[in-house]
Amino acid sequence: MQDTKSIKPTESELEILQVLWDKGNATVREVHETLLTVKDVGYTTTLKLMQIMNEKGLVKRNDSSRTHIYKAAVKKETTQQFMLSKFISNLFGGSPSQLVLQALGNNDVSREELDQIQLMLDQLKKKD
Amino acid sequence: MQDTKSIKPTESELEILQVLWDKGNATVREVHETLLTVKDVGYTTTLKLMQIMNEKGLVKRNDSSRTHIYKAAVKKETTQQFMLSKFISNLFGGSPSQLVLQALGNNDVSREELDQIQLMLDQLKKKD
DNA sequence: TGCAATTTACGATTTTCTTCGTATGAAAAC
DNA sequence: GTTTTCATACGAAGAAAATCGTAAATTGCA
Repeated sequence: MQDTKSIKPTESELEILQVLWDKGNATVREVHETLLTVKDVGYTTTLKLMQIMNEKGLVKRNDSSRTHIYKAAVKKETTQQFMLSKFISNLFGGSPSQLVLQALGNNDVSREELDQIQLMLDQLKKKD
Repeated sequence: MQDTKSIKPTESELEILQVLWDKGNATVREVHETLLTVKDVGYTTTLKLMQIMNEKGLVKRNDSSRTHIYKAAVKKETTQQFMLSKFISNLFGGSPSQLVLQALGNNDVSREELDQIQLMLDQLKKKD
């Protein structure tokens, strides 16, 4: 599970990665069934995408049996971080705090989550 | 400046919107000069993009004089929010707090910014 | 055995995004 | 007045992403 050069996954690829991160291992069929609950797409489309992702190195597959078993080849946290910094520079002029303020201000965050964020904040303040 | 259906701007369109949000009004030439400081692109490419954005309703233009004057037709905050929720569901399984934790944990945030976030956090806790 | 279902491979099409060349006309410079 | 510069319009090519149809192979079962 090493990221070589951090390839930017497309949106469709991200949907597939989400499933794989969640399930660990999965067949094309499984991934496809999961996607169907969210969007309308043909089986071979999912298959093709996963084949391309394999070529790109976004996923790995075990093809020892007829039905291939796929798993993510990039770490969730690494990918999130990678995409996050792109997003911050694309939309928030490179300011992570601006993004945080927006995210907190306009989304539902539970009490538990607020506390969790508070913990993180306390830690950061100490280090300062 | 009303968002009708919130069209998702592409990355290139976002770059142009950034300039327009910053400048308020600008000609194609001005936008293009600004983009040149960041990327290498032809003048007519910028022009074409801005024309397309005009058709899409992302920008408005005043074409009463020969040199058209453009301005953003979508609000910065609205667009940020719109894109942010897409991003959160694409990469953080719909959990804004997960995104916040990642953003705080892996980016440089100054003391002042931390304080600002603390303020926001206090407000949210009160409301709870 | 033989048929139906399942799976992969692969090519082709479609769509979207990006880029740029060229034409045309207006304004400015000479 | 002619030339040069600068602006828009427009079409089209190129690249990237997404979609799907069909063929071929394998498996499982009637």
